[in-house]
Amino acid sequence: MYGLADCNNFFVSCERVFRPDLNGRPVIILSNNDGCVISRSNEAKRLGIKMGHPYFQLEALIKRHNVTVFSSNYALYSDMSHRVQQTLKSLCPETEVYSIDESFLNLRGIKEEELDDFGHYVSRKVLKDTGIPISVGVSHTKTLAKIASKLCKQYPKLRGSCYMHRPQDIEKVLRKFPIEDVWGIGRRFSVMLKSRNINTAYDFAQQPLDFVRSRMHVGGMKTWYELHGRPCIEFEAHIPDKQQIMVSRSFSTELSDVEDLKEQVSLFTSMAAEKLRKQGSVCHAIQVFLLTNRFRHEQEQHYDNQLITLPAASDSTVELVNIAVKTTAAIFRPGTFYKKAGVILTQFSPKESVQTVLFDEVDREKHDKLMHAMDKINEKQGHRSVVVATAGFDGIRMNRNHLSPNYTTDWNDILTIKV
DNA sequence: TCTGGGGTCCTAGGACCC
DNA sequence: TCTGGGGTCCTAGGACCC
Repeated sequence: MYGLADCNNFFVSCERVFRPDLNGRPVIILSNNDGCVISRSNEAKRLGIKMGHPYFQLEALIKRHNVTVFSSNYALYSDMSHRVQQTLKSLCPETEVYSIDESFLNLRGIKEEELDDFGHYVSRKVLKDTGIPISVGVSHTKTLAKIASKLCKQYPKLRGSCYMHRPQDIEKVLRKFPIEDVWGIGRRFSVMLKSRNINTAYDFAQQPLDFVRSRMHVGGMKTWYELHGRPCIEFEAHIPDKQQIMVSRSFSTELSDVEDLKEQVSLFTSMAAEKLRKQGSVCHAIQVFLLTNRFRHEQEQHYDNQLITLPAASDSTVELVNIAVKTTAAIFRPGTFYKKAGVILTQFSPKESVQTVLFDEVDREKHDKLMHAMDKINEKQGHRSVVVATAGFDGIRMNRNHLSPNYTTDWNDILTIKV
C-alpha cells in the first residue's frame, strides 16, 4: 500500500502557524516578484481567486474582501517542510519526499486492518508537531493514493485521512473524479480526452490500452495501469542527484544595460554553482539566456541564449561566473529591454570520478579550497556573506513587498516581530 | 505599471558511423 | 524514375509535475 501526505494550502498554512489571527480569513501567497497567486486559503478559493492569477488584476477584490497578501518566503516554507518530513519519517518505515509539500509513504509492514487508523494518526501527529494540516491518502498505487488524499480536502468528514481500497469504493470514486485532476493527465491530454467524451478517471480506465498507447505513449499507459490498481510508478526512498540546475528570475523592471544584466547573471551563476557543489557534482556545460517581456506585444520579442561546453568539468563559482558573464555580453543586443534572465548548468558527473584534462589552464586545487571556504562562511554567517564581486551588492532586482519574517531561521527577524 | 520558478521524462529527427 | 540497412548519440521540443 502507498500513502500520500499532502499539506493543505501549504504556504498559507506556514504563514498561519505564526499568524493564528489569520485562521478563517482569506489569505494568498504570491510568486516571486509578487507576480501571480501560488497558494490560497480555502476562504480565498471561495472568493474565486484562481491559482496562477496575476496579482495586479485582483486589487479591487482584495480590498473589498480584506484579503491578506504575502510575498513568498521560501526560507520559511522549506524549513517548515523539513519539520513535516521529520515527523513523517519518525512514523513510517520509509518516505519519499516528492515536493515541498508532498511525501509518499511506504506502508509495508502495517497490518491492513490498522491502515485506516494509521492514516488518521499520521495526520493528527503532523498537525500537533508542526501546526500544518495535512491530507493523507492510502491506496494500492501512487496515483490512487493521490486521488484518496484529494478526497480528504473535499470531505472534512474524513478528518484528514482516506483509506481507499475496496474495488467497489474505488469505482464509485473514479466515476466522479474529473479526468483533468488525475495525476499524470495534464492540460493538453485532458482537452484531447474530453473532446472524445472521456470526462472522468473511470471513463479513461475503460478505454482500450491500445488507444492510450497510441495517443499518450508510455506515460499514459502507466496512469491507466495505476488506476486499475497495478503499481507502475515505483517508490523511491533516496532523492537522486539533479541532472540540471537552473536559476532564473524575472526583474521588477526591464534591464537594457549590459552591466546590470552581467551582475544578475553572475548572481544566478553563483547560486547555481553553490547547489552544484552541494550535491557533489561538476558540470560540463553552462547555458545563459536573456528574455524580453512576453506580455509587451508591441515590442519585438527576443530569446537570446547560448550553450557553452567547458574545456574541463567544473564546480567553481569563479570559473563559471567568468564564462557566464562573457556569454551574457556575447548574446546581449544593445537597445533591447530584458525582463528575465537565467543560467542552466547541465551535463553533470560526480566530482570524485572526474577525468583530469591535459593542458588544464585552471588550478583546480586552488579553486576547490576557495570554494570550500566560501561555502563554509556563507553557511555560518548567512546567505551571500561572501560573493564574487561581479555579482554586485544590490541582490536580485525583484519585488517582494509583502514578505513575512523568517520566523524559524533568522533571529534578527524574530526580534522585529511586532507584538 | 504590474503577468513565477524549477524540475523530469519521452519522442522525433538530424548527424554520424559502419 | 530509380538511389540499403541498421545502429548510436545528441538536441529540441512537448508533455507532465509541484
